[in-house]
Amino acid sequence: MNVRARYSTKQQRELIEFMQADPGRHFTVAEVCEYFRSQGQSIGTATVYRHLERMVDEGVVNKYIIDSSSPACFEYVGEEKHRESELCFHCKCEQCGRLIHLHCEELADIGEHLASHHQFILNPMRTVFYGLCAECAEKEGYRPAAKIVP
Amino acid sequence: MNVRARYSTKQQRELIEFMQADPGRHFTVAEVCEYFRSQGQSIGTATVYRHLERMVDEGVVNKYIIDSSSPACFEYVGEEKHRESELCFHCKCEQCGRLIHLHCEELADIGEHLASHHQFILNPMRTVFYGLCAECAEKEGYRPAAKIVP
DNA sequence: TTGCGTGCAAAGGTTTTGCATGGCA
DNA sequence: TGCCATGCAAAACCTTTGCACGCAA
Repeated sequence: MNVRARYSTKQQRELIEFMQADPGRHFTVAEVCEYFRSQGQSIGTATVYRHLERMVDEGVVNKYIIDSSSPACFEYVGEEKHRESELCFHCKCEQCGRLIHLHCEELADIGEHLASHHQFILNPMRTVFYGLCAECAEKEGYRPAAKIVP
Repeated sequence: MNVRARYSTKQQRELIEFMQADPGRHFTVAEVCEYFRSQGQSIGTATVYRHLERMVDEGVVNKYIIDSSSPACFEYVGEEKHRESELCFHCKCEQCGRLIHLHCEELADIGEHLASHHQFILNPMRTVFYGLCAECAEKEGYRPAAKIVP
């Protein structure tokens, strides 16, 4: 697979436009196709997969796999040289299935801690924190060991 | 889905026996079925999926997803009451598949941080850190941003 | 004109579901 | 006997691949 696209095509430009329109958004391949359709346009599933795969290799796009039997989730992060956004961590609620995106300095420290103390190179894109979101925790009457700081 | 099995069945007992025979082993659903077949026995794929799903919910089994388009990986971790009280975190190497168990105070703080700052109740049993183990990181010539402290 | 990009359709996997049957209590 | 568990087959998905055609350079 080529590292860069050789040709600049309509589909490629519009896919990038779609991703840049709302940076930080998460989307699936199906959602991209759906969006194109809603715009009266159209793009092939395979084309989207091929573009995203290449961009993941380039590091321009992040790919998140939350669980088997649900589609992969992508996020445009831009060219390295222009990048300002930190990595995004994910929390998945085991109860309602909701996915929460976190940009958090303190969580980023985990990676450093794992590297320095446990010789483990964390891949934050594959790592998902499982647990209960605020709503479900409340519904379940969960009493956290740690105090909630508002 | 029921939290516990109501009936004790032959398949269930033998599945647990299979998992307990070599604790810490990782296996896929296909491998379970394959093993049963090699023993002159047999178990349905759906049955294995149903049992494992329930046990993952119970926290008796961990489920690992390395990437989309390859089967999920399971690990028997045993009943909570028989488990050593100390919390254990899991790191899964994406390269060699190795699973590392970590007992670490600092990591335990993550749960508190998520609760107090993000209103998210972490389930450490279910949560897995993905990345590269020391050997694979070295083989890949990976240069960590953070310095490795021996 | 050359050859990459596109998109359809089909293939290849994994996981889930429906339903009749079997087995536990 | 009542009901859950099982297993087959089919369905439902997600993702990849083959191939003919279209389009950028």
